[in-house]
Amino acid sequence: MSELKVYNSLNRAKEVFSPLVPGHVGMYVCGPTVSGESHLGHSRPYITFDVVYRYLQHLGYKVRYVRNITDAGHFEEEGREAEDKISKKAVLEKLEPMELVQKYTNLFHWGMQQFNTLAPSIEPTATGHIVEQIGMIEKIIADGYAYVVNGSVYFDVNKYAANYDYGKLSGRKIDDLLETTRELDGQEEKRDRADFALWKSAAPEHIMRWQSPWGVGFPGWHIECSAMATKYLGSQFDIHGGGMDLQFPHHESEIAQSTICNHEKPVRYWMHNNMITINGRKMGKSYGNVITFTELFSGSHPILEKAFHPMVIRFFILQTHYRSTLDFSNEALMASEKGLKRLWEAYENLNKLSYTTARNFDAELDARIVKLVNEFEEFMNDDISTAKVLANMFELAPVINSMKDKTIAVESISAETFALLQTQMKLYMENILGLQAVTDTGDDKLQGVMELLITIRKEAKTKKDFVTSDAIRNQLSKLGIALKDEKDGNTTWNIE
RNA sequence: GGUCCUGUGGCCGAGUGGCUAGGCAGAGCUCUGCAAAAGCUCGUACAGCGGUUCGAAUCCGCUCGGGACCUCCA
Repeated sequence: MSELKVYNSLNRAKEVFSPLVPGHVGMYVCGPTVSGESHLGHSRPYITFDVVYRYLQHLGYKVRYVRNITDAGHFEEEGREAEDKISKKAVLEKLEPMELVQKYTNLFHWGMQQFNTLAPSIEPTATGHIVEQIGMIEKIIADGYAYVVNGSVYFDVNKYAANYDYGKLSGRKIDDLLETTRELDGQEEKRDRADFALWKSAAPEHIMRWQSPWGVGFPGWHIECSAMATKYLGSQFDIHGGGMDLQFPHHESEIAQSTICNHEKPVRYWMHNNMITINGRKMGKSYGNVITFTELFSGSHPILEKAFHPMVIRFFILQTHYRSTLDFSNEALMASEKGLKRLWEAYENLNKLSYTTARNFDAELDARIVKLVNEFEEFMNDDISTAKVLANMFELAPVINSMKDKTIAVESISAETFALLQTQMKLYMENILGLQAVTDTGDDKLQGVMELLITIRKEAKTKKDFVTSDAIRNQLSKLGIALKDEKDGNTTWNIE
């Protein structure tokens, strides 16, 4: 049996995963900033790490999965310049900042449910951990790696870089960072351009504000993750995940802060998912190509030709390795939609099959099935290669469908192999990849009506009254209900 | 400008130097009252130019594309 290997961004290599505490895994994933509605881009990390979470649990680990909600600090919001937007909008609309944050948090949770992601073990908020953040900053100042200017606190990157490996995660050299030409807010207060804020003094109109030893202000952009990860996972933990765009400066800063504060390297395995692009471009507000969850599921966005079911998005994402960019297009999504439908139907067919007594044993087929099924684990162990798992499932689909159509006898493989096929397909489809049925089967009343219609149509067909039988099928089709006449004479239906 | 990633058949995408990825679309066939679904068969692709090698999509170099990060960002 192979061991789980994951690609560690810190060392740029696949490494055997071995947790700090045997049997337990601590995993932190950067959560969303809830200053606006979640979008397609957000779906990737949370679905990716949902599968990682599920797989680690499958391997028998007790996982503490921490995913934060960023609800404080320096926000951006649609149609406004970079400022603390939550506050501004809140003032204008006379809303409590927390009211706005709650709204987008709820929408995020709703989206996560649609994608069938498991809830994290702990979902801490930045605003709920101001005390911890202040405490961490105090320790960093005490150690001489931060300085106070006009009520703001900055991290001394140069001093850190002299003693530690700053830039290792993002492959950056401190000298290169000094050449940045951007003008940033508060730049003039910093001793060095590379320094970053731990605490920022708040202007009087700033509503999100907290008392601190340095005056009234709000926490810097990176300290919340360090504080919450430390609190719930300890000064060193196993996995830290997030999007590749967070590698620098966010994660690099996290390492620096935590290292000074806790005197050890915070994270053992850094995992970064790649971006979703649209026409080769990263999705981002500045590109004007953001598709929100609600737009995605309803099809109400100029880029979209139709609505896409959340499961289709999930499947689409899992068809690509998490470290590759994934290019979005209507065509690609429609391909995923069809592929998922076919795969899921094969899976349902498999669940309906039953095994009686072995006969006409087909050793070659048996061996092929065993190989394809056993590779599920091998592929997952190879840096979570969900795309390959799905490819194998697609290879199994024709075999399963042939068993259903009885062109291949279920009993031509061993009872053990059949059981393996059924249990592993269920395990991987539902528990590990977290896929679900796309079509709903309606309620009991609809079931009854459909049975009635199918019976009437069957009688018409028996009488060769194809006008009636086709009328029933065509009318139902217009309503989005598809009828399929199976080889065994039965008719099945599903809602498209 | 700096750092890094990347370029696979109509589209999307796996690819660890030699052995079919897979999906969608397309073509043909089987089944079928018709349809849908399903099954079978089929494209022989790796940006270009060199190099290493018995052998490269896979390693190296150059050229040309594309992208990410360097600023909040999943």
